[in-house]
Amino acid sequence: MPRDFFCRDPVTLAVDLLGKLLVHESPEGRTSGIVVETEAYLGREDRASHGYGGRRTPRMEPLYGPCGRAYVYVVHGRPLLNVVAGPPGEPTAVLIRALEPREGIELMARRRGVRVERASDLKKLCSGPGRLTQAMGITREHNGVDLVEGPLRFEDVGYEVREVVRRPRVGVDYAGEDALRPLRFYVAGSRFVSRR
DNA sequence: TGTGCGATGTCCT
DNA sequence: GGACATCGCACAT
Repeated sequence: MPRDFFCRDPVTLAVDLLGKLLVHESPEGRTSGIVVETEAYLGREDRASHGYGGRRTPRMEPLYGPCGRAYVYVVHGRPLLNVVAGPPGEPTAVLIRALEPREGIELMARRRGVRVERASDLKKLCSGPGRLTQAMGITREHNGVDLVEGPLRFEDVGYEVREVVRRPRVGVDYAGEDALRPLRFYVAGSRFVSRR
């Protein structure tokens, strides 16, 4: 996707990322999946956002950088993939929470350490923000990489999203009122959405 | 140099 | 539905 696609407010971007194909061409092989669940983080005004109140640390630099780059940070020992949104310079981002696996199922299963023997096992691969990074081979080394061009990128493959569901975000209870805001988005009816 | 804590996942009941 | 493993940060000493 072109730079302009990412340089929009995080809510719009979170919705429009649904249905796009996330591709990673790594030395181990190619993996990809359709984005089916996202969350918007609104930056300075959003208590759940790392950028709340303009907070800024060396690790967070990509969050303040150009839109369309990755902001990867580790929580509970697992890397999470965020896409830096607009407007440029604001610490806004979209968290990728779940994918519908498409290419490289075997490689994903190997990275995840699970066996895929029936269709229902596919949910174990990318249904969760920490799961999908592991399956796709995304590590904290990807913090700051450009997603417009390069081995890790989003592509429009014509996937039609019929209906989008809005819900409060997951795991941000500490954020008070902001925890109640419906900033989690997922494809209605997708069985690859993370539970909870 | 030390300490606390998650934008989680998994296993167990 | 609940316990806990986990580990890199951020911030306090």
